[in-house]
Amino acid sequence: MAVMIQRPKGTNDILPSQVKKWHTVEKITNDIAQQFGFKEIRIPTFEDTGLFVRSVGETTDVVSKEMYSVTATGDAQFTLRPEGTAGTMRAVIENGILNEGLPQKVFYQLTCFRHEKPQAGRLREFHQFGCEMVGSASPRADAEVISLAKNVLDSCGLRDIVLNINSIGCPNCRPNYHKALKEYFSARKDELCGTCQERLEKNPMRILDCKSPICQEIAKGAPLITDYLCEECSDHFSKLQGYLGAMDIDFTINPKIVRGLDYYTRTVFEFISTDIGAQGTVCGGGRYDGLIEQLGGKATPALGFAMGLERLIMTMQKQECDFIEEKKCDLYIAPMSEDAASEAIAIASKLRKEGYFVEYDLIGRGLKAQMKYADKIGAAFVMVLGSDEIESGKGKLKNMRTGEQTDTDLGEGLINTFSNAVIGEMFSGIDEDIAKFTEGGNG
RNA sequence: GUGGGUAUAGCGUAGCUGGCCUAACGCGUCAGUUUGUGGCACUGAAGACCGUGAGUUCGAAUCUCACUACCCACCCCA
Repeated sequence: MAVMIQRPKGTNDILPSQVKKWHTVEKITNDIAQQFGFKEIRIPTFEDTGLFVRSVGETTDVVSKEMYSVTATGDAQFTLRPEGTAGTMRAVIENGILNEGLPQKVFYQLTCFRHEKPQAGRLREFHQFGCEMVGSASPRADAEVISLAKNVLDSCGLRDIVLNINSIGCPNCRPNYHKALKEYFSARKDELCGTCQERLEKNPMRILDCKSPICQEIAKGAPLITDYLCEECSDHFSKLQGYLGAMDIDFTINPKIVRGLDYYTRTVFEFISTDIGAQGTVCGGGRYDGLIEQLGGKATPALGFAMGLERLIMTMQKQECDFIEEKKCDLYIAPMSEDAASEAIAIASKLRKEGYFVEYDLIGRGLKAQMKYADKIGAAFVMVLGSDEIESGKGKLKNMRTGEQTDTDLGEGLINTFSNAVIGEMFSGIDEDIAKFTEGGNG
């Protein structure tokens, strides 16, 4: 045997047995986004490398060490998208969508690629559902987007997801805060951990986030961003809190929420689960008012979020949420000879044209084995086709739940008999549910 | 990039103070238990050179080392 080639590290095969989970979250995200007036956008898997350098930021981890970049035979440098916002904004600007009236609201479901070391909830190829709103500077837009995300999580049936929000200010006020932080931490620089000493220059806000107990202890006394926000930012933030309150959305203000992508301004937020290990951020996002201008569009405020679908599904599994159920086979046809097989093919194709889910034997199994197979795939009905049936043109439809057999014509009458049987089965299921329900109610 | 853990049939596991292991169990697969009818039960079969390579030993799935893969954590983020 040849040596097996394994899937690349950090990638996943989504197998048939798992795919309904994906359909579930894909449907929910689609439906909720549309309820909020967001329309789907589909963008390329790879972009000009410069797009991410300019938007996400050259010094961020994502750009500086996690990008999958390729040089094509020409001279262009391309990169597999590490996130969805940059490409989406590029598309919005490039296609003149900004001129079609504001706000513009788009959503996407796509894969992202980051060369990281995989662990629980962190893959090299992963799936995101994301929403972006362009053209509103109002804190109402922030509340709207957060509410959308919250709706998705609720619709998935999740509990105990905590919403953290923060404001990281704007280009006017953030430098002051950075300065204050640097001053504070510089005084105790020698006590900080190694990485934090480096952070002091590059990104002092990250020190607040450090897990080292010493750094945490020192960080307790650090100045708070909220004390350094300019009037506009401060006003924006408090209005957002008011709107969230009006929407009945619980949140905690967490000054440690910093975000590692450069484009964020003002509002940042995360929905965090404690059920899936260290990578608990199921959804993260915020405002990026400067990004569109930075990418060459006319200055337009914007904001959005991305949700990690693997993390979402993981949390749903952990909390035993419901998923869409597999569609079951309506009819399995069990032919007992070559002639019967031809007849089975004819019947199957006729019923499939009517929209039914029909299977028949493809590997020449005996009758008993075929019955077992029909049972295994959960077929609602089975029809055995042998010489008797072929000669007489009459068959029997077996209801696999009750075991009842119904006579049926194999010709013209078949579709009628079958559709009646299927409808009958549907109602019997409902009757049972009602019986169970009323029983429960009385007891 | 830095740590820690794990590696036994398709999947999940037991065995791991070395010899009863010619490797066991559950699930799954296939076949049979009146050869035209499933679910339950029973019987049987196929399927693993015990991650790879070396070493210690009379003898290794079991001990040692190296390598590889995967997992988890740091970091970072969805």
